[in-house]
Amino acid sequence: MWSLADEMERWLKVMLEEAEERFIEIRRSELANHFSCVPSQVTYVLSTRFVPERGYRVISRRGAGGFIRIERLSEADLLDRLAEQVTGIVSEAEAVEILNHLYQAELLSEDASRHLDLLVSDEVLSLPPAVADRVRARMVLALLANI
Amino acid sequence: MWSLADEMERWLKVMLEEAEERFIEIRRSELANHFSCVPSQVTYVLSTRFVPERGYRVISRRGAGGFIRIERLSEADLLDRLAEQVTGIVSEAEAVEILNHLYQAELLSEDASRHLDLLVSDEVLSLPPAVADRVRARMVLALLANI
DNA sequence: CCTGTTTGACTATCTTTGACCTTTATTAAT
DNA sequence: ATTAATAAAGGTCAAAGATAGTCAAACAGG
Repeated sequence: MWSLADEMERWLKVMLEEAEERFIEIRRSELANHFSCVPSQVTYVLSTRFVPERGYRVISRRGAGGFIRIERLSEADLLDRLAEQVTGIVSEAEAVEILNHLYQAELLSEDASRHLDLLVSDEVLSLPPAVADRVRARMVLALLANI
Repeated sequence: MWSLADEMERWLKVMLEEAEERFIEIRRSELANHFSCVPSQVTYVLSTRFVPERGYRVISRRGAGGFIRIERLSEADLLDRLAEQVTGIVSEAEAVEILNHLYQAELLSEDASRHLDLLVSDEVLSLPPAVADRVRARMVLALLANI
């Protein structure tokens, strides 16, 4: 039921969990070999799953002795980055984007983010636009502080 | 006389009953094959029978490793009873009480209920009391419909 | 005749693969 | 010591493959 990409993602996340550091270093070709796939498959997994939106950063070096380092961003980093986006007013679209980031980064459960999506919607708030945007800003900031 | 769509609906519901989780995952083409019909027939059944109004949610993914997940939503009785309590206005205290009920009934995670508590608070909403009460009523009703 | 069902051609999305490219370290030649 | 070749990584991109979605026409039961 799961794709190779999914399995590789899970494997890498387990490695990260077990690592003492907040990062792991791999060899692209070795990993590809371990999963019996082409090396570019590793690149694909990294570029779709281990992106900043999901709370990861990847750096690499080519050439002999090359490597790929996958780093899990700290919760504080993520929250800070998101909080910076929040000004005094937040549109529904912005709020949804922030909630989605929190979900992708596993700082919110799927259920929670689905419920929160709803509560920040224009439809549920049913307030004059300018008011809604300010209420949403308070909601999002309160949430970020509450995680 | 039972249509193919009816049979497929019954079959899926049995699968859901028997599943340990609250959801099942299928392959559209496999199911179509099992019922000797075209894949889009599955889509038809899902979009007519497994909709939120009937207590189901469907999510899917395309591509290799693609799947369709059919999830049964929570029992509606408690939600209905709670929804009856909700009039056009809901105080902060009432909202918190309802959220607590949902948490006790395990229909909300601890995280979710904590976040929601915050977002329905007078402090975060910062609206004139009468307005806040009406906004909260919409929030709570939307939430009850979303669980 | 109406309504809901069934089908299939076409579309959208996600994954897998492979040929070709770039960067870095090491070794060989002068 | 410098430079040139070679080897050893990782990167890019587009094509092929694998699913699922859409929509409208044909069909069937009441």
